[in-house]
Amino acid sequence: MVFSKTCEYAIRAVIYVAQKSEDGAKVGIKEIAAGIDSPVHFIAKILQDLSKREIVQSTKGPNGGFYIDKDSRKKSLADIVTAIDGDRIFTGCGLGLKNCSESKPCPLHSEFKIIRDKIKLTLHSATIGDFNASLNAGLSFIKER
Amino acid sequence: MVFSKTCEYAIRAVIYVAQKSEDGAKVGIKEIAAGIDSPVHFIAKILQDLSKREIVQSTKGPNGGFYIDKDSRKKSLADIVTAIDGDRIFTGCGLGLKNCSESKPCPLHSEFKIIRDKIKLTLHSATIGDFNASLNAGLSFIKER
DNA sequence: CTTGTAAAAGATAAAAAACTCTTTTATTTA
DNA sequence: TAAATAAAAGAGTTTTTTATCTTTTACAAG
Ligand code: FES
Ligand code: FES
Repeated sequence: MVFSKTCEYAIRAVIYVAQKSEDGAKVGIKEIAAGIDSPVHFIAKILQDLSKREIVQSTKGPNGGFYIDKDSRKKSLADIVTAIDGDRIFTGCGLGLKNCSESKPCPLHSEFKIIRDKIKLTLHSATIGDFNASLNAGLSFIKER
Repeated sequence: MVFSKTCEYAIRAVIYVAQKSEDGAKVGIKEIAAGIDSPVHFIAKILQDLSKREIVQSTKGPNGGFYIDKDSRKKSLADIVTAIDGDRIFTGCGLGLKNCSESKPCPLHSEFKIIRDKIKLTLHSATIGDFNASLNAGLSFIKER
């Protein structure tokens, strides 16, 4: 839960590309799919989308591939989530009411707001480039095997 | 996100029935659907399921309907969520890795664990019967209009 | 300027989730 | 015990999400 499958792949792919293109290299779609353990064509679609939204960059043809430029590295994980899943996770009601509000709160509102705000903070604080070191050092992973 | 639509309906329905059957009354499926603003047949299916799992009780025939007995009122919202969505929200990886673990954590693991634990605590602490007073007093709501 | 490469775009398919409809079973009451 | 009522059960449809396949476009190098 929390994120759609599409969004989970998206975050993992972006983090992967950020790490692999840190030195300016470009990363091919097959390598990305293998690197994050996702369906090739599916992650291709997702990256196409993120490319249009300028969260990742790409070039076609020989030596082409995906990469992430200096500016995009500063973007937050929240930008990825918003691009893929919209802002429901940041603003929506935990019990599915159409409008979350203080004036007509659901029974879980006050508790849920704390959770939602923590998610918001976490995703807004973390930038795309933040994970390279930890991945390089083998302290965290974005695929199973 | 966080919960499936089915689960959102389930929680709202259970809270609604708990409130309406506090005095021992039984609540019909149409009233429930109207009370939480959900599709009648859909919530019927959900309650059937929760009934088999003994989270709600029901009787057929005239004067029949759904209600929640004293024991079930003590159950937690986590019991509802587990029954409908399983335990992924409590144990799964935020980035969709098949196994969330300390030994092979995803880059968001430590942050995500805080969020997950807060969700866990919130849902385990709140019992089904906890919201009657607030609903009765008009301080919280489980439908929009 | 042709050939090979790699992403973009578009179309399609499979699976899961959300929702609906019909029939059956249990229960009450007249 | 027959009729009415209301949930249970089962089957079916629609929509959304996830995933795949094919064709086109862009680019680089020989
Ligand atoms: S109204 Fe439900 S979370 Fe705010
Ligand atoms: S491994 Fe991702 S949350 Fe634990």
